[in-house]
Amino acid sequence: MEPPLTGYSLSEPSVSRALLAWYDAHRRDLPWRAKPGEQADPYAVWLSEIMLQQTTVTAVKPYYATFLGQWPRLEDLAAAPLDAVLRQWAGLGYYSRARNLHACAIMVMQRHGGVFPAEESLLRALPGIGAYTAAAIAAIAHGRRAVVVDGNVERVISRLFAIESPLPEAKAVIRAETDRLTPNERAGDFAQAMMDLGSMICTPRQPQCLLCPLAAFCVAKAEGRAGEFPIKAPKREKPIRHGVAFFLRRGDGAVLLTRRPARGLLGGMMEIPGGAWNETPDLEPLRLAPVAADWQRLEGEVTHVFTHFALRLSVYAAKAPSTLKVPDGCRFVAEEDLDAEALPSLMRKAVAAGRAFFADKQERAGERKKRWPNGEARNSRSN
DNA sequence: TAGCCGTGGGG
DNA sequence: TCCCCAAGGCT
Repeated sequence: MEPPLTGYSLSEPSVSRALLAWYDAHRRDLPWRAKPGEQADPYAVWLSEIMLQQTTVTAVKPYYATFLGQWPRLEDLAAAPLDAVLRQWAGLGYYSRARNLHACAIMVMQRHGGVFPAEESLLRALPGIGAYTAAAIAAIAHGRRAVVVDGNVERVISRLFAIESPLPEAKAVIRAETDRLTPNERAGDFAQAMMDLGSMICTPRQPQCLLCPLAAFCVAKAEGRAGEFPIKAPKREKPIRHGVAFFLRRGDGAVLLTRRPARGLLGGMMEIPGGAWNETPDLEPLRLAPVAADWQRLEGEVTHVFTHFALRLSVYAAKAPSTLKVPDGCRFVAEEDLDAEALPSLMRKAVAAGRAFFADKQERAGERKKRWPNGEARNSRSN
């Protein structure tokens, strides 16, 4: 392989200097980010870092604003009921983050007097804070020198050095190279600069090498192969699972909900009752119904794609019998309160399908009354 | 260590 | 439509 045409040694501080100069001119203005010269708020940094785990800035912004508005300080969040946190988190995904966020807030209050520690090892011991987040908080919120490696850094470094080994195997090498490049001063800005670069210039597809402050140092760019990195191990294919869910609606519009088990998939979140999700559709789905009722199968299926499988959810709807005894662990939620519940996106789709079914039914009944006042039968809709 | 754990946007 | 991806952590 030819040597890179850089003329620089990557162990020199040239890289960090070039990057920080670029950052000072082009840094993103983000709600949780301190203005130049200001001190970052550890609570804001922590909250944003948890939300940003595997989640885009665009998706995080409204949630961050809501959380900070409702719980302006750590002690407010620690004092909140877990369900209130789950409700506000609903839709953002990876719900263990919300559970750990709440547990972490309580733990920082108890163990650290409400102040986030600056030591990585202490941060690392808190729920939801792993190697990346601990380093990020230490560097960004406390000004410590820490080696911050996230997905952006992995991409930038793997291109800078044209690392041919695939992820995740290459993680150790990438960390070592990041360590060598991380400056003793402004380590937090260096980390954020790497992330801004990865987000704005050194993007996964179509990297903008012509605008890159590190182009002169980049081996992959010199080889015209920037877009090929990072090399990744092949991923497994995604299986399909099938499930059933039951939308039970009371006359006043209230809907029967229950809470999922505290851990695991969608842990602690609300759902309409249903059965397990299996690799084959259930042959007798009605035996899974929470109550006996006149269940009608909705047309089509609610589909949802999770990280490691795709779900096809068959939804049944029924009007709650007047004599109904509410099943254990379930409760009716008023129609106007559904939006505020801790319903994950999948369940919001299922609820929307159920509500549409009843709205459509009501509309059909109205049409019949208007156009066929005698109660004459009408052909069923055929969409 | 590798599988589990969401969601929505973009190419 | 489909596939890829995003400031990872936990077990």
